[in-house]
Amino acid sequence: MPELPEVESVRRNLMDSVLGCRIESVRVVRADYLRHQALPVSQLAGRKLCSIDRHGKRLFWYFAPAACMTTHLGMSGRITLLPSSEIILAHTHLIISVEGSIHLHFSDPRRFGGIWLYASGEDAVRAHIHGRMGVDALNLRPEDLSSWRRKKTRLKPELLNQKTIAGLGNIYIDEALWMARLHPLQKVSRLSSGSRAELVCCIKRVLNASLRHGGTTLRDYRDAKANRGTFARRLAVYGKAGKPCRRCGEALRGLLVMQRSTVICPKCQSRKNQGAKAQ
DNA sequence: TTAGGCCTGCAC
DNA sequence: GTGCAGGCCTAA
Repeated sequence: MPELPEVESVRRNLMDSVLGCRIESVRVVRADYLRHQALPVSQLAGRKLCSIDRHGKRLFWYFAPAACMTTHLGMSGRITLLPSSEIILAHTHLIISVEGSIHLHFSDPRRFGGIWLYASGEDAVRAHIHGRMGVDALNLRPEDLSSWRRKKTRLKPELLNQKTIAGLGNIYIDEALWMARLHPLQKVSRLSSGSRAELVCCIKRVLNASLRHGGTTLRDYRDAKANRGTFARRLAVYGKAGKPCRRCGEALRGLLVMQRSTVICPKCQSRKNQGAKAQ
């Protein structure tokens, strides 16, 4: 399930491999994976890939002459660099061939992801960022959370909301909350400014640590060069209900928050502990 | 604010 | 065979 570090790892692979390349052809295998085509995807042929930006979990591919493609990997999406367009992996929906015999295979078994096409970068940003996505989690500052003083929401639902912070998902939220010793059902309004600053720090620490290890591969995730991320073995709580907390030894506990599996240390993250200084 | 739907592979 | 995993959008 690609979250910010996984999407950023893919972006870096792509920047290494295809930046500045001209698109030679586009092959659509499953048309319904193209969620929006203000510009027909076939018209990418002949354009040059100028840059790839990321905001949250979404990539923005900018072309010249002007065109913009945005991609979201959903839960099981992959972008794989392959030397051929002939070998089609299972659940491949689109193949973009670029000069130098490089072929980008977009696959996604569960099809929660998608591809969107726009005539300009401004159109893509208007459709996907303005009013829809908050600050990118790697650029988060404590002042971005100052409105929490007046909000009635709880911590984990608020962190899952991409309008608040873009890029976080179930894994890194559980990890950051554990690191900050905060309970996922804590009301956000009850956090002190010190706790908010600490949380911001923990979120960025977790994301940057994962990025250094190429992200987290639980089962599906691979980067564009088909490498697994190795951060899974460093996770403190996600998927570890019943195991001892590595900080205090207490058994980690699983709970359900907004229909999402959630793991906490009942001792470190007791709600009475709110605002306690993190490790 | 919360539940349901989308979709598939895999564990049980 | 059943149920679960989950990002994100829509609808109640």
